[in-house]
Amino acid sequence: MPSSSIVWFRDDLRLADNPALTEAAASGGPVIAVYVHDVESEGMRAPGGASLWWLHHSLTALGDSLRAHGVPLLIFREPAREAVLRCVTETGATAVHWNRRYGAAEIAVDTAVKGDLKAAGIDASSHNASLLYEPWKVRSKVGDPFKVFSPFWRAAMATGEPPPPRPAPSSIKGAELPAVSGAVRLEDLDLLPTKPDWAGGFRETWRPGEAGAAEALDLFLEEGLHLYAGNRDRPDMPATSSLSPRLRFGEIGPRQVWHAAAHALHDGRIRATEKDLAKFHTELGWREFSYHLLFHNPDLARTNFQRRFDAFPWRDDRKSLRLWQRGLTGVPIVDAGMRQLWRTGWMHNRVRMIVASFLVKDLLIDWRAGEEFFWDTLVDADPANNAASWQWVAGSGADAAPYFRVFNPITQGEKFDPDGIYVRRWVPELAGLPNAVVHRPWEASPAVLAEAGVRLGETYPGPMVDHGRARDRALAALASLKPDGSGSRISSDTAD
DNA sequence: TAGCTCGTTGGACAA
DNA sequence: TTTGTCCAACGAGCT
Repeated sequence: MPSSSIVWFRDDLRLADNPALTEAAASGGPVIAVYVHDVESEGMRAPGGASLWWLHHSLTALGDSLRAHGVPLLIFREPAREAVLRCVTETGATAVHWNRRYGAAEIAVDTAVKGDLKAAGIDASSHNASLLYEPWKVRSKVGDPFKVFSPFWRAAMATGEPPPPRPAPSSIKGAELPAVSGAVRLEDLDLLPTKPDWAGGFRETWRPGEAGAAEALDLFLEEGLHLYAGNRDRPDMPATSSLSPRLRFGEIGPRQVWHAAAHALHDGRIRATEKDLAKFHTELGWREFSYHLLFHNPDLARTNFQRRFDAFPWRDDRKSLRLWQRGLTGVPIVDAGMRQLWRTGWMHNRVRMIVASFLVKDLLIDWRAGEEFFWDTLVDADPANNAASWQWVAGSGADAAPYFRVFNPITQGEKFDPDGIYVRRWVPELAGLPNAVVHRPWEASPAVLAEAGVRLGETYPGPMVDHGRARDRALAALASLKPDGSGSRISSDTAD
């Protein structure tokens, strides 16, 4: 009888299109599933509270799916290197499979584990489950990593269409396991909030797990994709996929999403157009680009991609940061977004740009403070997307917006939430205002305010900054930076 | 090589 | 109310 293989699950909490699992199952021997909650290894960034909530439920779902095959999910809470090695020793497994991660600390751990396993004569093999294109394979003509999205994506696509997903293994053999020392119960990881339990809005909004992800994808393809090209910027419409947390935890993979969307359109099952599909595929491309940037710039979440931003005159203003975090800035679209985030662990992409621009350009608060808050509060907090997107908004990133692009939160609100539906939903104290002033209540007449039951400064705050003046201040601050010198990228400057 | 084009997501202002 | 133009300068990437 073939000996058993370990599948080390990480950001790939699914059975379908999971190459590590497929390979292990194909060996014919029993499969042992392992998850290690490792926040101790050198450089590892602890997940935020919202992510931990999601992780708990996604692991529950994964454990249930595996158990249906007779495969237990062993859980550990310690440095991964120790847990994986002990698992191999105590179970007598002869192979370990996993799917790759792309952060520097994660790569270091995986490399160390692979070295340990090889030294012990154990097969160790890594696979790609979470990206369409490996970051090191996409290069410019002179061999450099790309810094601009469009040529990156052209070059990636020129290597061919993303490979098709593979189905879940039809059978996975379970193993009679001895107790493995150090294994803990999921509850012992303490991933859920208790004092207080702030996750009520999360439970109303989400169903984590592979089945929930498949359901969300189907729903989006049937009801959302046809809106995508035209309305993906509208936070008041169901025009986006909300697959981000599912992709973050690998409950579904980008290959599955890519091909499911293409098939749904080409089978004629849905009423979307090629334009919708292309736009949606391009967004998957942005996810790829973020990982490309992270892989080649490991410190993306901490260090300005353009080092000239190191001299930016950020304001240290805890009080303003707090108002922004709580959704009490007095700017309706900003407050709506921040409250949606707080309540559900998610925010519409367009609104993320608006609130981020407000923090960085209107309040002149360091983008890293925003990145950290998002890291803690987003269920889709992702080491690549979060960091790359904050740097993009701040202007310090790759392919960043020109400095004079400062989002005007009032006109953005009026353009993308024209009927105030989104604002009224998340900022109910403004619900009675007419459309003409719902995005700028400080311009409403006393009579209109009274009619709506709004008392500025009492039931809802006045705007904490005047956007016009804030914009001028931001442009002046940006103008104070010296033009970019050479060697501005993170990776070329951090080899200290 | 040197030159050329382009750069996800905008805003203000003039006509 | 809508549309066109300009807003810096420069680096990326290609030819």
